[in-house]
Order: sequence, then C-alpha cells, then structure tokens
Amino acid sequence: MTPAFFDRPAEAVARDLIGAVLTVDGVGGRIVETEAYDGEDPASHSYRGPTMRNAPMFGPPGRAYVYRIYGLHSCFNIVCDAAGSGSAVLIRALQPMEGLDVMQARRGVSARAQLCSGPGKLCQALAIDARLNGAPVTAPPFRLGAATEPVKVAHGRRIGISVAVETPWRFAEAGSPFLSRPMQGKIA
DNA sequence: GGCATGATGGCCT
DNA sequence: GGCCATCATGCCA
Repeated sequence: MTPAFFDRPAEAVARDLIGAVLTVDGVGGRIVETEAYDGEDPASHSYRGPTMRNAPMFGPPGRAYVYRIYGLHSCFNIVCDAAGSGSAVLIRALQPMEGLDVMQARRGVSARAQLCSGPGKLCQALAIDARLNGAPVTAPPFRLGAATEPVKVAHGRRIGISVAVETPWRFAEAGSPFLSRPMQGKIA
C-alpha cells in the first residue's frame, strides 16, 4: 500500500480499508471497522483548525495520528487527503490474525473477539502509542496490505460523538463478530 | 441484558 | 473548569 492510497477523501479511504491487513511488528489482523473524519466535520478534531495536538491531521497523507483520550486510552488514525483538509480515518476494530499470544498478554484477555474490538483496545493490543504519532504507516514497524478478496461493507452512524451524528461515516464488514458494536446500517 | 461510574491526562473556552 | 472519537467493572433486573 502506498501513500497515494490515502491521498483521497477520508470517507473513500475508510471504506477501502475494510479487509486490509494491518500489523505493527508482526502483530495485528484484518481491519473490520473504521470511521472517517474531516475538517468540515464538527465531530472532528480538525474542525477548529490546526493545533499542537491535531497537527498530524494537517500533514501528509499516510501518516499516523495517535492521540490519547480520557487520559488512558490511545486511538489510532491514518491521515488522508493532502491539501490540508484535516481528514483522517479512525481504525476502530481488527479481526486478530497474527501474534494472538502477544495481544492476549498485552490485553490481559484471551477471547479473540475482545482483543481488538474497539479503538482503545486495538492500540493496547498492537502497542500503538504516542511514539508512533506522525510515523508513516507505509513503513516499518507498520505493515499494511490491501484487501485480497471482496468484503461486504456496511455503513452507519459513528460512535461516541454528540454532533454530526447523522453523517454515516462508520464503515464495517457486515456481520463481523469482531466489531466494537454491531452494525446497524445498510450494505454499501 | 442494560445502565451508572471511576480511572486519568491533555486540550479548549 | 469542563469536556472528551474509551474501557472495565459493578449493580440491578
């Protein structure tokens, strides 16, 4: 996967990332849930323009934007669309594939369906933290491979936000048991 | 199953 | 000072 893949609107990238395989130092799995955000979007960190915290969102596409939320959890985004639009895709859930034992140890949980079923959980499982903020996801320790087979993608409302709740920019593999929450949208 | 709550840090008004 | 793109736990039904 090349940086050009990410140089598109976040909503398109978010959809196309479903089924892609993401690992950090060989630990990870298939992306099954994402959300798109951009600078026009009141729910986005980039909505009010660049700040120290959200600076990576206004940088080159294909880089990581990692932030801390509620003081304890990390969330992992991939920056999209150059031209300073402040867009990114939040990775919300993975289907664990590689390094299950490592993820279980980091999470303190053994059930596969709970290792990466949420943005904070997958960061803990893959050991993603502020160290990787701004790092290109197209180079080690990241590995990111496009989906190899067609995936049924559903979309619906995003989770955990209080504004722009009508913007249906959450994408997920239909019927996957590895989601943070069940999908209620329509098949795309 | 659902709902309430605490942990805990940086950013914004 | 208040607000979060969260998670785990505990209580009640």
